[in-house]
Amino acid sequence: MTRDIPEISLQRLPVYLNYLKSLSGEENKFISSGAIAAALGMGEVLVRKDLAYTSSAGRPKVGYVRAELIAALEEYLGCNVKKNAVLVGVGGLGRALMSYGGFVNYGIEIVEAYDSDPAKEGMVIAGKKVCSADEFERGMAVYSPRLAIIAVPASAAQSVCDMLVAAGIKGILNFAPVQLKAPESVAVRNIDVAANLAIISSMI
Amino acid sequence: MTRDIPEISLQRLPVYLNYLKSLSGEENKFISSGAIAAALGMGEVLVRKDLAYTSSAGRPKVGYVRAELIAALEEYLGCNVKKNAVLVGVGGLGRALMSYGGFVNYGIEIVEAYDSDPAKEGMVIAGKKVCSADEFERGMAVYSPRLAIIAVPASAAQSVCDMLVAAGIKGILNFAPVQLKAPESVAVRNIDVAANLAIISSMI
DNA sequence: TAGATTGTTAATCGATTAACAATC
DNA sequence: TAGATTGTTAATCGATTAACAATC
Repeated sequence: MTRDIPEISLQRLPVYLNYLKSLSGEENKFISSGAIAAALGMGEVLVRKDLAYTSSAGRPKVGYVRAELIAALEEYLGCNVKKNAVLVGVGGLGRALMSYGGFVNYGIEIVEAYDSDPAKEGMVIAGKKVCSADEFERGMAVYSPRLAIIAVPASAAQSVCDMLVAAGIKGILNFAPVQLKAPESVAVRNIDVAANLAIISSMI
Repeated sequence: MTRDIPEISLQRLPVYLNYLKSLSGEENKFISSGAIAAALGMGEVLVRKDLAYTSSAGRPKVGYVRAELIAALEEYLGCNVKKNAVLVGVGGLGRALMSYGGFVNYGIEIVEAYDSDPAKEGMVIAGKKVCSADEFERGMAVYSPRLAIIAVPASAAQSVCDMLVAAGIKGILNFAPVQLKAPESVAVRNIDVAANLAIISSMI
């Protein structure tokens, strides 16, 4: 992939997609950028610019065909291509992610999970196996995942990251409150839940 | 609160804080903006600008006193002020959040949780009660929370949001993949886990 | 003193918004 | 046709970076 879209626009595409999918099909065959913008609290030109990246075209006077727009967003985001992901760290958050149904909307499936705690080895959560860390190479060979989720404590995150990168993982979603060092060729995004709540608290 | 800091700078403060706390105390009495910038992969002027918002001053030639900087960041982010938060939606993610230890670093505690499923009523998770939704008003009266976390399915998120806002909640962290409508006076941040992973997948 | 580092002012860069021609 | 809406070009706005004086 690697396309010519600003990351900040890319981040908004799932927001449009969620909104469009939430509309009932019958009454909303067409939708204008102005309507989307109003619903999401943003500027309408920005909406059109963002949507233009999906190369789905609107029609003057009419707007966009909602179904086409959804299809174009899903195509652009790769929702129709099945992608395997692995999870490292089967604590409370890891377990929740293994059971989470939202990934399927984007064609992503967590296929296997790893944890250093022997007590967790052999567990099956939401139909997925929890394996010991030294089974990771085998999992890579079987599933060829390009995506990984890190849900281990902060102290272990960097070494897990190094392992993932060495094994050929290309994208990492990191829940540990640590800035991971990884090569440029590996995409890393961080979600720091506690920091997010603290930021909200600082704003009010 | 409501201070004169761009939200994008505010978002970076926890990153600095995490990094500074991760350094061992003995060897790192002082740290320069250049060292912080190099470690986090950003520009050093940006680091100085961001840190200036905390009104902690560095010293030419020396840098910042690490302990002072940590204290200033914690002060600015309100980590030393205890804040109650409530959680709505005790599914897998909700449970994980109730057990999550990271909030305490920011002075935040989830004091009680609510779920519409009667089967969950009365459960105690990580020492916190799970209550039925109609006990929410009592919880507000007892704990006076200003923060709330929404971890319910997308279909229920807006009505939960309305309830929270009506009850006086001022900040909401929303995990449902829905753009919530709330008054300007209420700060809302969204975390869409699946979308984050999809974005990574689109980048690689 | 000399040199490293801060804090600030000016320049640049990128993202958003405004204006408007094209068009269905 | 008239009017609503798109898509694009130009203007604005805000954030980042570069330059540099202050200073310990």
